Amino acid sequence: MEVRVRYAPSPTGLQHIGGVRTALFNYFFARANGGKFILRVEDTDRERYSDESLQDLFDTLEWLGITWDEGPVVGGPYGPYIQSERFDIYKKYAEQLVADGKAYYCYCTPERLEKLREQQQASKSEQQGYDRHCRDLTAGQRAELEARGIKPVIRLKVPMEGKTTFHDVLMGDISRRNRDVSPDPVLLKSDGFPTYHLANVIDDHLMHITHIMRAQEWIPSGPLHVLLYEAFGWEPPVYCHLPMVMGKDGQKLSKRHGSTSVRDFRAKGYLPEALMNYVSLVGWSYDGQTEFFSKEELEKVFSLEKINKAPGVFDYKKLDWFNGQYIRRKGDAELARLLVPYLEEAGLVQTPPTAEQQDVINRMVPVVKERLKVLSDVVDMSRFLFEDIPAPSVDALLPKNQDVKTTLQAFEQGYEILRAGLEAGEPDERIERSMADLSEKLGVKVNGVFMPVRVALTGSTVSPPLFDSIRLVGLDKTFSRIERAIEILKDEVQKNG
RNA sequence: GUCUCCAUCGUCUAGUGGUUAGGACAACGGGUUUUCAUCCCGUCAACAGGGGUUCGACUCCCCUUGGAGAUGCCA
Repeated sequence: MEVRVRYAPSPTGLQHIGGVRTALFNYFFARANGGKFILRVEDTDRERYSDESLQDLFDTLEWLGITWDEGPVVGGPYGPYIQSERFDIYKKYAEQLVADGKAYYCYCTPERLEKLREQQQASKSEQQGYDRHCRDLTAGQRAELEARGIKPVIRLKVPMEGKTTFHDVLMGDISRRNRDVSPDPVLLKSDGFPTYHLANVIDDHLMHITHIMRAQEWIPSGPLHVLLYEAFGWEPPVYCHLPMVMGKDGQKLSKRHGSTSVRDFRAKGYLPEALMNYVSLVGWSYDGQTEFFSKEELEKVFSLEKINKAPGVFDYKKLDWFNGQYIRRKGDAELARLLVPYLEEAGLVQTPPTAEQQDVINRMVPVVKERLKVLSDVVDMSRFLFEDIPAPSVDALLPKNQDVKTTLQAFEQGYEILRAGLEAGEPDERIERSMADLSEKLGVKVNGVFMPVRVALTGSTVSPPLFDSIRLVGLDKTFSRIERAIEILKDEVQKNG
């Protein structure tokens, strides 16, 4: 039998790490088994729905390079794949359940339910949830409530006795006494919209889904869904509940842990291949040894057996490491292309860059490449190449444990050597060597000569290699920045006699 | 409260009765380097606790503890 799996997000927010991990696992499983990957939009919550979320779903999957065999846009034999376009189907099936005596109309108001919930929570009674108030209404009672214009919901008649068991590929058999299953959950809301449980079960059946891979937070709903399949007389699919993705504190990953939406990661300059690689490794492993997987490899190698049962903490640091690794594997030309938007957005270059700016970008790529964790790091790293830097302070120019006078002396003499060397076109190593010799002669650390130059040129003690930076900035600007800094030190010396 | 699930270094994990419990990230130390980073080398670091089963348990069973999730006319 052909494997058919689906990712069924609800467009009520930006796609986040947990959701994408579920999408990825489904997608890889389908590909690894020569099956179909289906995308279904579960937009049954009118309150929280947003167009932006739907667009974000498409953008995210496209960015990751995840394509679907059936679903919105591409269509397929069991469409439509957007639940809001299938409402008549859910209504029909829900009413059929009522006709079969498997479900019933409930006229309880939200206010009553609210009060009920409060009471139960306050009293900490064992039975939480709906009290099945309308389960056995007589025809007469129903007619009266109907006459009052109350729009009913349809609730499932969950058996009071017995237990329901379902099999999970990872977890094994999971069973629950029926009296512990959510008491008579709503299937069809009073506005005629289906709830998740109803729409999900009906669509999975109608779309011939063979395996349900979803997060473990759905385990408690498992028996309920099986009960629904039974009520319809359908065969449930194979279940595989994926371990959840947690934050550092062990709670479900959420915004307070940091970025969670793929859009955020993308904006900061994480590469899709890095994010995909890392995310695939939380809750799944290949051999505990191999860590780098391309999308194509994952499509071949992914298997259910290697999925972990325990929840996993999302490690931002390891993601950073992966991203750095992938950045370093990029060709210079491609990396340059990826970096440009960040420079444009920061206003360091024009949009698009001028020929001159593009030339600087191309030449700086090899230099910044091994220093980037995320693409947006390039902005602060290369600012001094595109903008004039503020005049450095005296303190900034002083190397550690080196006074102003000594520094000025080293700086001036170092500059002379540097300038002469550069203008004569001497190789960098030779100039470097001469400056190092100077430090020895003056009895200061090598740093004592180089650091003032670096700070004068880049405005920071941390920068790309000095000579690369000089070439990138250009000799004229380099000299004027250094001379300005020398003046600052001179003034300081004069002030203090 | 009730129900369900889970449990190997700080983190992600390998391990399916006999291993010096392996790898990666992080941390720390060292080397390369004029800074930072990269790269290389090394160090620290785990089977939650208690009972069984067994010649032998990280591996199987039970209990405890801890954690998580669910308990909605949200998904």
